[in-house]
Amino acid sequence: MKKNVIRVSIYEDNKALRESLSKLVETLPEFELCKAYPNALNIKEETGKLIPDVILMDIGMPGLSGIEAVKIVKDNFPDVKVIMQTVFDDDDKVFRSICAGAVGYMLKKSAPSDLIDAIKQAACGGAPMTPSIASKVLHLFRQQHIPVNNEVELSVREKEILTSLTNGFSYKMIAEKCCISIDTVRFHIKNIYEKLHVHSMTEAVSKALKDRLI
Amino acid sequence: MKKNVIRVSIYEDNKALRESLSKLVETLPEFELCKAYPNALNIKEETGKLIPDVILMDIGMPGLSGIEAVKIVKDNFPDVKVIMQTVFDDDDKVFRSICAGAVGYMLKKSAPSDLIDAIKQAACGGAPMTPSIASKVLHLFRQQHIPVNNEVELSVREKEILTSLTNGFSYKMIAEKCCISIDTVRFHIKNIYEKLHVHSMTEAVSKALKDRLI
DNA sequence: CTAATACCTGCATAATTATGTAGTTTAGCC
DNA sequence: GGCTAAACTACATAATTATGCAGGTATTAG
Repeated sequence: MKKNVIRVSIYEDNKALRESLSKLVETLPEFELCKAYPNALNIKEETGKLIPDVILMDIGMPGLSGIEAVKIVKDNFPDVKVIMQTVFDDDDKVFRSICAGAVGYMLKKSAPSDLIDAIKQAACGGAPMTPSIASKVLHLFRQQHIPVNNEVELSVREKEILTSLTNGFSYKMIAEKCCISIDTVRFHIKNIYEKLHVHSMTEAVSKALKDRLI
Repeated sequence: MKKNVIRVSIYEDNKALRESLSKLVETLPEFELCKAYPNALNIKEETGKLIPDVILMDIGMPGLSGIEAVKIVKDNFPDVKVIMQTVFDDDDKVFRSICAGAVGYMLKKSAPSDLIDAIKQAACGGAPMTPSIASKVLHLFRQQHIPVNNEVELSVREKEILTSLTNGFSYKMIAEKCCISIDTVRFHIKNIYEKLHVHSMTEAVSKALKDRLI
């Protein structure tokens, strides 16, 4: 990781908290405070001007919510890491934040040292998050990587056609897309069916998706 | 989180490292060392007897690899958290570890304080992992939660039938499964097509999966 | 009570798909 | 050079699917 200082912006409507966060960031040599704002109404311009490495974002601000703000930041400055700050460990909000593009989130009651860690983690690509979110994310991750059926060997063309099938294409459309005759499409699909032990397009699609053949 | 001590087992074939890890765990009042083993050949019995909260597992051990060992632990004691320890930041191995059931992993060169943090995190349901893994997992997570098409309102029966289609069922099979006539299946599918603006089973399946309608 | 909704059934026809058989071309391998 | 795998083309038939039309029942909201 680069040994530069980490540039931090803060969005927090509570004045006392905003100032104490600012102080925390300013005090440490490894951080540099870009600026602290009480709302995110102009976040696009503000971020564009100062380009922080990390933004600390209160999830509930008047005007523009933290979640909406994250989306704006991610759409315009995908490299800027955003850490959400919440009072409550609200799974739903955190989920939505992460989906909007936040890389992590911290409870406001967290110790300053935890917050510092989180900022550092975020800056170098990590994902500081709460245990309950982490376990949900991990669980989902595992589901996505369940056993893959590798016994089936499809040729390049067959994979191409199977992919088209899963995208909802008909024989005719596949023939056009691949510049081959419809009879050839039939031929390949026949072979695919044999290899997958199925007898219809939907079965093939289902199996392809389940076994991650494509 | 429970204020009990965290019971830790260690699997590590390198004697020096095993002993220094043991010492680290023993020294701290918040941890209790169950036992340290040089290999995982009898991990099922060993884990069953002592039931640790967290296992520190070397990823590369002679006899039974750490990844295989994780699987055994997870299959038999799903509540035991396993943290993998690796020398290299090998994405593939870590991915496989996580899929096997590990909740996190640490580089062996990590500072003791980081390891302690990781054990604590793991014990309370967290997922201590490396930034590169974290970001991959997060990315995947977002993909799974991309915008859902909520404009389409399917009735209960229609959803049921659409689900059957995505599982590769034919009209006939759906009719049997739902105990309705094949003409009724036709009727419902016609309506589904109208709502989804499609004209074939595969298109419907494709759209259903893409828009997470089911 | 009436309208609306979801669910159900039947019939008919055109289009598409499933499956078999049969042969050609092309690129890489021993 | 001959062999093999992958890709391609063609024709034929049975089965399934797509779509339209017509109408029945049951539950619910106004």
